[in-house]
Amino acid sequence: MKTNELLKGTIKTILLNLLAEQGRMYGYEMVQKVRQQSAGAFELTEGALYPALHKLEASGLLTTEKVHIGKRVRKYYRLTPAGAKARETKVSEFAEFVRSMQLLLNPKPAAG
Amino acid sequence: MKTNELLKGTIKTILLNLLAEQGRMYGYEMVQKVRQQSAGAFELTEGALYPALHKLEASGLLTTEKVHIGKRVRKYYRLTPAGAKARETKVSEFAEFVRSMQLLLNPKPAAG
DNA sequence: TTTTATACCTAAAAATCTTAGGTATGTTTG
DNA sequence: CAAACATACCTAAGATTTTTAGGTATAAAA
Repeated sequence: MKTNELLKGTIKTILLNLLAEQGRMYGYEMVQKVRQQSAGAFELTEGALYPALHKLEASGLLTTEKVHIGKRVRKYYRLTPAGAKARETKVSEFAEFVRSMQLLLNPKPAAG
Repeated sequence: MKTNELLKGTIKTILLNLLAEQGRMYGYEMVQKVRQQSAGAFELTEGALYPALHKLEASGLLTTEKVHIGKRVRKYYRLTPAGAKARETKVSEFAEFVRSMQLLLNPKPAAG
């Protein structure tokens, strides 16, 4: 990812969510989709992307399917049922995280 | 920090912001304040806290002042002018990050 | 034909955090 | 009073994640 260090720990959330929306995607496509949907704010680097995808697959959250396009091979990823569940968890965790951060950054003064 | 990996990269933002609110604080106090203000969601660990404070000090964003309490020494931290500026930057970066994440997690369908 | 785009990948290095300590004083509790 | 807990600082090894910087190969565009 690019721009700032805040993105650490959010890649998997982003990927799981993207796959929940799109059904199936391949890595190169994800790079472009993330750039586009974040209005250019986030730039997935391949060095972060592929290891993350491989870990998600190894954890049983994604399955893959290879598709030949001429002589090239595309590797499509898709959520497993466990992956769909993990996505929900991750997204709520992120929402919870944002709520807590907002408490910290804009604390309510004590009553009285 | 505790609970999830989303906090990576936010510690400095939190610390700078805390000091902007409180004027001056010492490390141990920050641990408790973060726990309290996040309603228990975030637990600053000392192994993350002290190195972060030292880096902020080394970068000229914080100054320190030692205060003797009986035989113990407390090390108070305070923002420098550069630190106050860095806080503003960090907080807007965080807001921007959240906006971009929301675009990604809840994309608007294309017009038409 | 050279460059750019598509499409996959890895490995070394940097950065950050967790875990697991260490040191020492002060206070509470059995 | 002794043991436990709280206050208060700190570091270092290990784990994890990401950046940087490549490598390989096909297809399209300039």
